[in-house]
Amino acid sequence: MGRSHMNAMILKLRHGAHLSHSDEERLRALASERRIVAAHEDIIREGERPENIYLVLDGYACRYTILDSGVRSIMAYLLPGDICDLHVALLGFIDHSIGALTRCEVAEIPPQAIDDLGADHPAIIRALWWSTLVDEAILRRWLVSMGRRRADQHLAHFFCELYMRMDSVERVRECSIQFPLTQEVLADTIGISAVHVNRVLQQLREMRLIGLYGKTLTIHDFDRLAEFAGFSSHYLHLKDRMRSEALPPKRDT
Amino acid sequence: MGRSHMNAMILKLRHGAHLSHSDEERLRALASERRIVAAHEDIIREGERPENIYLVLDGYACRYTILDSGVRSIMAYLLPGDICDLHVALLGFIDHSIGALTRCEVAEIPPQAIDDLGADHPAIIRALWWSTLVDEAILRRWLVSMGRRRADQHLAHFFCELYMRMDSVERVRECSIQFPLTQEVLADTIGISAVHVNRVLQQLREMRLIGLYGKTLTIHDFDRLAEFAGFSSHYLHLKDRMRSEALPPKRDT
DNA sequence: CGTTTGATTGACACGAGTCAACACCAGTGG
DNA sequence: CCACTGGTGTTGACTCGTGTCAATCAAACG
Repeated sequence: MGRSHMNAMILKLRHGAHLSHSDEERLRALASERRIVAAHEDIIREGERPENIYLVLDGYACRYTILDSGVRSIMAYLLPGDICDLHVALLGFIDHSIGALTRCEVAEIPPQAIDDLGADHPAIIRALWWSTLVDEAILRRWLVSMGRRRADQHLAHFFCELYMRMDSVERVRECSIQFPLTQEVLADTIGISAVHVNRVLQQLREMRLIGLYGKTLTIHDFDRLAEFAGFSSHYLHLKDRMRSEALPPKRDT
Repeated sequence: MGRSHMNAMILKLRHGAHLSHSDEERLRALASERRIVAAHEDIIREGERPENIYLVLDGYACRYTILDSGVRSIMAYLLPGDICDLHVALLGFIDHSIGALTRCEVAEIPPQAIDDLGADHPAIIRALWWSTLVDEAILRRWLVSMGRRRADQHLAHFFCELYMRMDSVERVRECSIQFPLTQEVLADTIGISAVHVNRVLQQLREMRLIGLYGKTLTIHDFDRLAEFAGFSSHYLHLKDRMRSEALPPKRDT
């Protein structure tokens, strides 16, 4: 992972605003202070007041909490290109933890560096706000899925979203994405038990809606999966339609 | 309702920043263009690109969607003092509807008026961002409740949050708030069936955790309810502890 | 190689949905 | 003034999705 990828943040923010060459240069510079976070390690812990803003360049991270009962609840995925808490400064402390689900490469950005962007790079600022709003929209969809979809549809919906988000930062190859997460992690993200995740995954595989073997998730017919899940991508506010590579192969009927 | 209340937005934003007299004057001016929305009417419909920013001054409104299956999912409550979509402009269209659950008094604010605040009233800008971040935190808590709490705890948690938010804009009187909503509305906010809402409400009443008769919700012992729900108010990022009037009467033990 | 972590399976329990009937209003109109 | 109405709240019986527990299997790893 993370070898010759283009800076994912730039790929992502292109969906939110038109970025000039100078904008992109500046973004590249922002992500210069890099660090590796081991899997299962926290990036920010609940109650802290983080000094810096974190940007995920590679790997999977998530927002989560542990309830009194001891169960974990995952509230969001941070994928390559995603930024954590652009403006925690306003709230003083953070009300949940951010942890690395896999080994992650992250960049630390001093808040001042963001403020300094304001004058010369308004497009970047707009793109950053755009991404915040999209995060909120995703949160709302998750809430809907959690409340009103059966486990199988919910999981399918999650896979659709993940696939599209990964596609938007060019992490889809041959209808597949790297997905080195355990079923227990999936359980905590869709709010069901790990055992039931297992059952539902088998069902989705049997229906040929997904392939999930080893550490790679494959979606051969995205439209069918989306249909099953009741997924519509409009809430992601992505600029382009799906990249052709991510689409199922054409049949010459 | 809505007779001699202080402008709820000002009460709310005081939690997010210190507002000068001049700031408050300016806020009062913002809410001058008022309108009544009838119960069950939409304020903004999914897919639209709203011209103005809406501010709820009185009544209950909500964000919601209708799924393909026909069920409604309520994703947020807009209480007096709450603002809808400060920055939809960035996204182009809105991916859910906003509707009045009861008769509402709303103010329409042209986006330009917000931009103009930037120069002279930085505290207002900060307070507005604060409120956006709190909205997001609330969304995350809802997600956790939806995924990991039983219906009874979930409902109790919702009541705790509602009570505190209403208290923060001085809408609590004698441990009670106005709550003229049907059990079906509750069902769509908690993500369960209306029949089950009924059963759970009876249980909560029997445990003397809440009183809900007619159109008023009473919480005599907030701490007990919070304990039952696993509620902690930190995520609301409110400035003060609960107002004394909202607390249960002191016993001289 | 044993040890460990994660995936899979089956039996059973329980929370919550569904459907249908009924009770209880607040309006409404005759 | 009363009968009708439609919306809401309440109840019971039954079904179904998911949770829980425990055993087993498979793969990863030092």
